[in-house]
Amino acid sequence: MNTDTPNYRSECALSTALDVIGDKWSLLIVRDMCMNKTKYGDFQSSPEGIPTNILANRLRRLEATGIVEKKPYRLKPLRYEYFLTAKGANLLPVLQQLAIWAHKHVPECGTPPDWFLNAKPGDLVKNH
Amino acid sequence: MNTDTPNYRSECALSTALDVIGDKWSLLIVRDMCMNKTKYGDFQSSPEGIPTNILANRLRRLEATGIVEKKPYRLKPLRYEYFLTAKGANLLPVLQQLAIWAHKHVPECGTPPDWFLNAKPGDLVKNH
DNA sequence: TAAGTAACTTGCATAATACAAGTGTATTAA
DNA sequence: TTAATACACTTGTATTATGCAAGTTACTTA
Repeated sequence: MNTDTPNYRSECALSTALDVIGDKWSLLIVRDMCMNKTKYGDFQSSPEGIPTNILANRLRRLEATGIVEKKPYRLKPLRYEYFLTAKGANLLPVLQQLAIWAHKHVPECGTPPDWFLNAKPGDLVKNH
Repeated sequence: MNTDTPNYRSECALSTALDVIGDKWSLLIVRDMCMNKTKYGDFQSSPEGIPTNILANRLRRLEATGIVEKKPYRLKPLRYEYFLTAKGANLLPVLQQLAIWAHKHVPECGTPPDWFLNAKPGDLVKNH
């Protein structure tokens, strides 16, 4: 009994957040979805060059944690599009603060677009 | 020539932020410093149980990236305390949004304290 | 003098990530 | 009517990161 316990490092909310999305790639996939990218190939073609096995793994994980959901867009062969859930869309403030911080403090990095900084989680959820 | 290029994955500010602090432990050390923990042993005794070699490595890295600075608190033997710089203190909004997100969306996790959610980066910088 | 404390380092095992190549199912081009 | 291309993956293996236990150095306290 009690299979499948997530087993977070501590009860600290920050620590738990990092256990869920605190890896090198997850938030970049979420970012791509904020830009209305939906398909495997869209994520793959982002400039960071995520390895394909990692991408497949992260999409599964994000779906399993309820951050993302998939819907078929073609049946033969079966292919899915991926969308942010409300839970996933609520990561937007995290992304924004990270981008603001880097833009302010890491000289080599680019300027986040205004639409991104002004967006709100509600703008991202596909209600359908 | 051109040694020591940081070599970020892309020019995206978010991606760069993750390159700098996007690992399992760095932000937890920053969190501890927000709580006025300053010494190696303080960080070690946090509930997540960071391995000592990782802790030593992350403190070096955080110092190298200007997020943290160290000051000797004893000379024989030489020992340091670690403090957030302005750059490090400005990570507070990131920590807050991560904690808010997890508290809202991950049922098993604890409630972030009010002092933490209401804090501002300026509160954290030790002006010597 | 012996034991303890604090801040590490070192060595080795395990896990995560990266890279290259291959697979299955279809559509389009020659 | 093959042949090439696309898409969304999987598999295998190398490399890197993380985790754990133990050891080291320089003191302090009993």
